[in-house]
Amino acid sequence: MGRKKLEIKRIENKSSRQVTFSKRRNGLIEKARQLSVLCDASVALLVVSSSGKLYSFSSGDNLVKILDRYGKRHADDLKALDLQSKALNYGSHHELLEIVESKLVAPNVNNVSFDTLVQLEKHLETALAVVRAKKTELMLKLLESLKEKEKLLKEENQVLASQMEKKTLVGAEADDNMEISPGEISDINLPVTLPLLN
Amino acid sequence: MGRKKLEIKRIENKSSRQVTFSKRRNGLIEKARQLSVLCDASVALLVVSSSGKLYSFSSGDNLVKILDRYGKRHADDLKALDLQSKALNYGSHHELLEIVESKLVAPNVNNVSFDTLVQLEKHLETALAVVRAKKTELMLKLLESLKEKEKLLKEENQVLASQMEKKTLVGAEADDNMEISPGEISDINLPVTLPLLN
DNA sequence: AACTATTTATAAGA
DNA sequence: TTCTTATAAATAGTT
Repeated sequence: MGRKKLEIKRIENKSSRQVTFSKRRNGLIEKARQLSVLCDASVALLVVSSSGKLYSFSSGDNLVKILDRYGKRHADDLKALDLQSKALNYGSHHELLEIVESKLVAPNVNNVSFDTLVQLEKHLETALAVVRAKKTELMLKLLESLKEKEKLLKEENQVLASQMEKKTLVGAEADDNMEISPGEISDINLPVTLPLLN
Repeated sequence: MGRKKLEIKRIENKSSRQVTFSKRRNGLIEKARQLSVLCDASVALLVVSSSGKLYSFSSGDNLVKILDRYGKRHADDLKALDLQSKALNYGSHHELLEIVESKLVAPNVNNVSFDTLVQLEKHLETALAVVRAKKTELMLKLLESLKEKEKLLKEENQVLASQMEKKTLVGAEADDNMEISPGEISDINLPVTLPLLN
């Protein structure tokens, strides 16, 4: 929406990048405000410029209240965030699993409204779907890498076979370079049993 | 920017509010994406619909990092939030699911081992089973309380009927004690449509 | 900051 | 939800 169509990729010119940032940031915040008003939604928007300056918008008074009002969803995110940033790159999924387990096994399943349960069920189903999709994706990648490995091994075999042939013709001399260490043959870390795809 | 100029105030019609929400939410997320790409900025956007559904966008470095930066500048807010969430002791399940969802839907689903996914899937299935059992339990309780209510109402009707009979025999005198306030008849808070058991 | 030629978003309708 | 289209709004390049 300007004199020319602009490709969506990093603007190289520093000063026009700055100008565009300023314009679009304002536009974005205004749009966020409108959405929250028109549709009675909670919106939180955080923008950090490349120079590190922070701009934010949130419907209601502040981010905290939004997160608070709608079921604490992100209080948890923030808590998790705290953990994560403390133990950077520490398997967040492991962490997640522990949380899941502790919450579910806890004798705390009372005082939950029916609607909450219905919603929870929906969420779990979504989560399951995502997990299964990811699993399938990984399986496919694994299969591909196995095919690739197979191809390489076949080629290696060909080379070996021809070397063997040469050897046989020339005679039985020792040649250390012909040895193949076991680890080279297959180093893909396969699960012991391949779980089924869903 | 449509057929008519729209005033920025809550859209009263529920269905057009829903449609507008859907359109504008998409637009907003796209704008957020563009800003982050064009200007090399970090952007985090959270939208919660009035029905409680969560939508979010975050640029490259995940939400966690952005919030982390935000957190450093708003340490007080975060502290307050933390206190609040500790004080209130939320429904653990809703909380839990939001965590699962945020972790899984986040653009962070890579670097997850296959085994982790398998485990996660198992956990989620267990969680679903627990939730569904709880749902069924609540349904049964609801049915019981409805039966109980029905019984009480029938008894009340009997009393009323006999009172009416007496009145009719004695004559048509005013008697305020005979009135029944609407709220007394049924105060069970039923969902509009009863979700099916699983 | 303003100005506008254009592009983009979207309200209404189907 | 999705598509179409008329119109409102945002904004790229310019001053």
